[in-house]
Parts: sequence; C-alpha cells; structure tokens
Amino acid sequence: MLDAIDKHILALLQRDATLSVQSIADQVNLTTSPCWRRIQTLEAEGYIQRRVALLSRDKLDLGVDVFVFIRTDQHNDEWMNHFARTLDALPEVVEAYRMSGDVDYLLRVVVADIKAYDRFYKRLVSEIKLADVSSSFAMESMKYTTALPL
Amino acid sequence: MLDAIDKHILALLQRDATLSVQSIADQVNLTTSPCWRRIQTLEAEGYIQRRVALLSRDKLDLGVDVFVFIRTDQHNDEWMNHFARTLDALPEVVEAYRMSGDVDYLLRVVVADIKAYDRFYKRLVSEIKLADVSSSFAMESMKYTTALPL
DNA sequence: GCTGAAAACCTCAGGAC
DNA sequence: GTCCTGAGGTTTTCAGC
Repeated sequence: MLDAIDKHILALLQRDATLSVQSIADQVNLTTSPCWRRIQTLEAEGYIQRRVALLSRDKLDLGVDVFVFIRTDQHNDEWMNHFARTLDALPEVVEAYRMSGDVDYLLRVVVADIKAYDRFYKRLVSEIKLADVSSSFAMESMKYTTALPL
Repeated sequence: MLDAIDKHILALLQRDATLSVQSIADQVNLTTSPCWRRIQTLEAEGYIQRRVALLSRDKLDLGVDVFVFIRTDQHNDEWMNHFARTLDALPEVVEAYRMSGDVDYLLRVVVADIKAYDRFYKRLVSEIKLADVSSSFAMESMKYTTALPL
C-alpha cells in the first residue's frame, strides 16, 4: 500500500512529469536517494503507467469533441472483438466505454470540424454493424485532466 | 506550420515522453541538435502543452467511470462561472463539456465505487442548482488515450 | 536549415553512517 | 532513512557547413 509520501509523489508527477527527482524530493521532504527509490518502486509496481506529452488541441486544429452513442443488436463475442479492434484502429476515437442502460457504447471522438466528423462517421458505420448511432457535439470543453483524484 | 518531421516528433512524444532526444532523432532521421531545437520550438509555440505521468486506475482503486448528464434552467453568466469553478474544484470530475442538444452538460467522473459516486453526487447537487441530473455507469473502458489523431 | 563536438547538468547506483 | 561520491548518460550550447 501507499503512504502519504507516495501519494504526494504521484500527485506531483501526474501534474508535471518533467519535475526532477531533486525538486520532488524537496517538495515531499526527502533527499533524492529515497525519493528516487520510491519513484522506481511506483513505476515497477505499475502505479505509474507511462509518461506522455499532452498536445494542444487548438494548435493542431482538432477543436471538436463529438460524443457518439451507440446501440447494437449484436452481442456475440465475435462482433465485440471486431468492434474493439475497429475502435483501436481509429485514432479519432480517444475514449470508448461499454455502458449500462439504454445506450450500449459511448465514444468520444476528436476531429477538426463537422466535415471531418462526417468522414469518420461514414467510415465507422461502414466497418461495423450498428443498430443505432446518435452523435452529440460538444460546444465547449470546460475541463479536461488526466490527473486522477487521489 | 508543421512539416512531416515535426508531426512525427509530436506523434512519438504523445505516446512516450520518456524518449531521449537521441532516440527521437534516430527515429526521425536527424541528429540530436536539430531534433532538440525542433522540440524546443514545438514547446515554445505551445504544440506541446505539458508532460504528465499517467497513473494506474486499477492500482489506485479508481475503477469506475460515471457519465453525468446535466440539464439546467439557469443560463446566466454568474451561474455558469459558479458551475465552472465548482467543476474545477472537484477532482473526481476529469472531463466536462457544454453540449448541444437536449443535455446541457456532460461530465465524466472517476470514482472508486458506487458509494463514492453517491458521495460525489450529493456534494455536486448541494453546491449547484441543477434542473435535472442523470448518471450512467460505464461497465468497461474499452479505449482511453491521450494521443490526438495527427 | 544541418552536423559534430564539447560543456553543463542530472540521473542513477553504491558505500558509509 | 541521510549524506556524499562518482560514473554514465542526457541536455544544451557553440562553432562551422
């Protein structure tokens, strides 16, 4: 299990992975050696999965979020595997969830504009058999964080 | 504007920010100096926003995603600012969008279990006046990536 | 724009307490 | 756990193409 210092280290790293071991050590009141050892352990045990760069949606002209609500009448394994592989292969799909309730799947899709979404949509429905697809556009992203609540 | 090499560099970094300048340079067929300069420029111009560590949902016992669909009858600036600040202050809210269509806002909330969601829900509705809130639980996360389609 | 090399810096691992 | 040390690697700068 994690103690308060480990949690503190994780909280710092999930906000900024460029922090040097030195500055993390300072902030959690440790010297570099034990702090470095803790980070190694957290990485080895899988608490830290990866370190990534977050890019600018604006700069890259990918300003549109579309939520796609999917209903299907297919529930066999073969179809589900095909569906999962198709989603993996589509880079515009940044999130996909199997849902409870009346909607079977929920996707978040990132595209440049409505035309780009239309192209994506056509490709999606051509590759998978879906009973019902409805799309909802986000007007504004108010919050987006990769930081988990610790 | 970005050339193919810049895009390639961004694609590599958004998958793995631990890559050394050396190894990126190799993969895009440059030497370290120009590659390093490009990365600096990409950072300075805001293409690269930040570098973060992604933590394990499983390890941290935060396995549940809840989508919260919100309708409101308040549409004035004051209410919206209060709403935005409240969402910012709630770490369980990892994403929030203002939507088109019949739902006004869509949140993704990360919690440990249903009880934790109930606590979050009570806090949310106690802090903001909302006309209608409906929650939908994800059974399974099929895809989650921070990588943008380039 | 690029190359190549040198300097500065930090990480990483070890030993002593 | 701290403190210190040093090797090794990485980042960064600089002259030259």
